[in-house]
Amino acid sequence: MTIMNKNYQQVWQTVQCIPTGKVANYGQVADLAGLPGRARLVGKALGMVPKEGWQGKTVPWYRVINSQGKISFPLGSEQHLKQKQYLQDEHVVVIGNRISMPSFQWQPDLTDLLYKLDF
DNA sequence: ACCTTGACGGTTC
DNA sequence: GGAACCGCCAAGG
Repeated sequence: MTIMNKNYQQVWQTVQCIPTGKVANYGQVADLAGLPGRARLVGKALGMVPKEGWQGKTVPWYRVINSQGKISFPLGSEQHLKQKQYLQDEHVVVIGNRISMPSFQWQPDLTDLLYKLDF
């Protein structure tokens, strides 16, 4: 990996904090990563996650969905199916293309975050 | 340097 | 619900 944007690293690190069985939306990740209003950037960053992971840890990109509680990849696409399966493997209930946000959205503990994120 | 393209989101009809 | 619009900004052409 050559020169990687700091914003991306912050996004990856934030995504690594999403616990198993929970999901977050793009805007939420952007806010937590200190990039308010830049949800699209989160999408970009996730598309560039190093396959090996980041700083020795994997980046659970599949735990990020859109604000409507849906997987953002086109229905029926390879990536959509893969993301859905990963989520279901973690017992996140996906009905059709919908995930119940009240039930599965990550509610981060702020003090815990402060401890984990170094920015 | 300009234009287009996104794994987006909120506002408004 | 859903669709149209606009704001957002890094990459790649």
